[in-house]
Amino acid sequence: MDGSQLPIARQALPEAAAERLRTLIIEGTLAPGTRLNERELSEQLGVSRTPLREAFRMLAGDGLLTQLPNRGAQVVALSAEDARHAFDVMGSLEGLAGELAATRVTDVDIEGLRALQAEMEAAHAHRDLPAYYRINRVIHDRLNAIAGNPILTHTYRTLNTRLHALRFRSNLNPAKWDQAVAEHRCMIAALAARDGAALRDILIGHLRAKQQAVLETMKNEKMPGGN
Amino acid sequence: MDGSQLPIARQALPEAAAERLRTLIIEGTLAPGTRLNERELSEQLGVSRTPLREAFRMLAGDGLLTQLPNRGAQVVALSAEDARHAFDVMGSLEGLAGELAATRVTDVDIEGLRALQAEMEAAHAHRDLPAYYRINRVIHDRLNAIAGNPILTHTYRTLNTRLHALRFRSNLNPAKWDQAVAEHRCMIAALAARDGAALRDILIGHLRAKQQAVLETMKNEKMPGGN
DNA sequence: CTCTGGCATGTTGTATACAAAATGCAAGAG
DNA sequence: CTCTTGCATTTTGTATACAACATGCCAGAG
Repeated sequence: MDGSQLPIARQALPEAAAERLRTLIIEGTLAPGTRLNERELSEQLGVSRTPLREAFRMLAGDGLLTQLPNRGAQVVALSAEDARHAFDVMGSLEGLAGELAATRVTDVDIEGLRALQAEMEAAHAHRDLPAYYRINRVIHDRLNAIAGNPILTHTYRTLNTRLHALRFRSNLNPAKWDQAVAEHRCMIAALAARDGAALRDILIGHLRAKQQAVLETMKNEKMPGGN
Repeated sequence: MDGSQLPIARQALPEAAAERLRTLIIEGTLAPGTRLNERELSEQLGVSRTPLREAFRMLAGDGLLTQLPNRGAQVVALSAEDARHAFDVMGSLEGLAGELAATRVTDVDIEGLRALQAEMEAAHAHRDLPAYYRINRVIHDRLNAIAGNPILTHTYRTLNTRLHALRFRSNLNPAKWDQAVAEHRCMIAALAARDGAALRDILIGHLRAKQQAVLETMKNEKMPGGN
């Protein structure tokens, strides 16, 4: 008897609500700074206030909401400073993931990553940004999986979700894009050579580049007079 | 008019309950694996189930509880594997803290750390383990503060709390203790020299030593027949 | 005209009642 | 004797009612 996969996917309401809200926040439907009215939201989501409040607590723990006593929940508005800090931590975590992965990676893993790299290069060649981001995410998740440290993965994921709320996608200048793809090639080479230190440095540099790109985008979004 | 410091310290019930539970878990009053009965606990804490459940969600987010649908909350029991993983991540984070701190530290900061180091050496000389741990914690917190990255500090604190639930204190063999104190001396030297890379390496080594000590302790706690 | 004080309204915080699910036990069939 | 199946009890999940607090408006005094 192997029913291991099906607890019938039953998901508690608070978790379902949290997931839905997470999506709304990341996609920007709920803009940063928005104050969340419990009664209103609970009606929209079709749940009562009790599970919704539990969802708030979860999202607050993830850093997506802030809760002020007697004044409810509010979608966080990450400042450029916050983004800078988050990227610094992300870099450190990815660096560790790389080091660990280099000690555990199998030839099969590397084959899989090479295939993904090829997909990424194709997306790059076609200037298909959404596909690029999607594959990029898969590769980094894969790296984390190879590292085999669940706590690292969880910490990484949480921070990554927070950064996604910045919605910095859809802005990436060609030079940086080329550079990023090249870095990915180096990553896989370092991994194939089981050179953890090199991989670590590449990943930290990779994150630092992303950080700079995002910070520039954020600066540009604040400055211009347009709408 | 400067009332900036006093919102009269009003703390919501869920937060108060979470803090209390956190303490109970870290101190071991609520042992790992314990299942938490909502009704019972709510009576003991003098709050109703609603804020208690919100507290559960917060602690679950911190990784101190696990929540199973329709089966309530349970104090997490960290395995040796989990502890190893957590220490790996902690090391990476402390390393980053060191690197950042080296670029921002002031002479005044260093003076303060030297004073703490003196206190630590005194505690070490008197074989005062509780004092040693207390000062140790202050020093590491101070380092994080100097690093000036709130996200890093928050991530670090959360992980640290989780590890504290292991209650590995009160076990530390003399040789490792001597070594740890010596490493602290090196830390401050590297910081004074603004040598971020060196400080990083020292901190990662420092954490790795702690990791090994804890893993040994955990192994010994499982093996012996005593009790 | 401006500022202060009080009130009305709306929103969050908490408790409790009710519904649904899980657990343990016991009785009966094999 | 063992295993299954149904029921009673316990526990969690959700909704809702009530209380406490915050916010905005209006009136009246200065």
